[in-house]
Amino acid sequence: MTATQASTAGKIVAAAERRMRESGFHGFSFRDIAADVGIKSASVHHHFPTKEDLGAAVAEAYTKRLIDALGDPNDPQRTPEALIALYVDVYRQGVQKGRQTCLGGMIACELTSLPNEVGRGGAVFFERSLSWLEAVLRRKPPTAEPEAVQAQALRLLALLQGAALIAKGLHRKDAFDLAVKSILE
Amino acid sequence: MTATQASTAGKIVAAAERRMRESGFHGFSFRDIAADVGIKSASVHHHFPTKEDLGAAVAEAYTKRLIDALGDPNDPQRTPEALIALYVDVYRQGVQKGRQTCLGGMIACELTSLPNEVGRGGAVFFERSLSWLEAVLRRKPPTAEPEAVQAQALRLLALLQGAALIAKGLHRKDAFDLAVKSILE
DNA sequence: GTCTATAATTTGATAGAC
DNA sequence: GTCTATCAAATTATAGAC
Repeated sequence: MTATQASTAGKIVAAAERRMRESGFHGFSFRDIAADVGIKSASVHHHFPTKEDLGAAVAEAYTKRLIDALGDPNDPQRTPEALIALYVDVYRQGVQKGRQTCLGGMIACELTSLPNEVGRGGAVFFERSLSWLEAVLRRKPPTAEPEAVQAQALRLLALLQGAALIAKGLHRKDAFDLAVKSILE
Repeated sequence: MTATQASTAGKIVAAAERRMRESGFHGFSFRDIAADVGIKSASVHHHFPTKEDLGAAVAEAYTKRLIDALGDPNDPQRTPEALIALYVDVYRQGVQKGRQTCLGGMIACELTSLPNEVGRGGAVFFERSLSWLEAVLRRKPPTAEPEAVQAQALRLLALLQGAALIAKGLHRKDAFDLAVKSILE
């Protein structure tokens, strides 16, 4: 049950996602979200009773949107290389759009202080992302020394997570491209 | 001016570092730190008047400790490969010791909601880390297609950051080793 | 579904005694 | 340097009118 962007619930989730990715789960309040959307904090609670509910909804919507945007990893119309480039571009957009790092990375960072359902949402995000990457990588012709597909997917995801983090921490968007350019070669 | 571990100020910084790396800057309070050290929150304020002061002190101590532990990147007694392995081990220890990710990554994650001096401390950490890595990589014999040392260092740091994050988010410590094993080959 | 009003708690921070 | 006591503000969350 993912709210559309047009509904109030959808606007709330969108605002909360942006805030979470910029500032972390504890870096925004119900009042912040209410102000973003143009309503009062009590109305936010009407749609998402607790902050745990809101955080879990954000994680679920974020994961679904990513997987939907990526599409079928086995689509014969698209080469594995093109699919990988598409995946890299998702992260690049977050970096370019303004200091938004991956929601999964943010959840992992603050994990110990997060409500259970939010942490679970982050784990699901990583699992789905890795499954998609593994499916794509399985299509590539095996190299001379075939690295386990699982390890390749982990390495790819880790590189993107870290590159986005460094670019944000250093205020250097070009650091992202420098770090990940080897992927596309 | 870095407090020793034995002093109260040192214990406060150590406790704050652990909490920041596990839970984020907004994931702990002065009262939490006071309880960890065995004093009252007013006493914590005596050593670090504001949370910004405390966060900046943690970042500075963390950076200094890492660089000190790594030592001279041009030490002829140690090969570049051994130095890289040492660097990887620093991150592995954080993962193994229990869900502690890199402080620099955590600061980058929450950047927008952090006090200025804390954010600056995170940037300094990344700069110092990259400088050390670049110095080590400059010693390696250039490969056929010489990748820029700067890009190599960024890629290495990003991979470690991301691998630690994924391991924490998935509760899978083995994910870290799988993701970074290619570095050591 | 949104609002006003407010409860209950926590937080960063200060004053002042010892 | 540590304590007790307390403040002012912010936070999550709820009750009830419209």
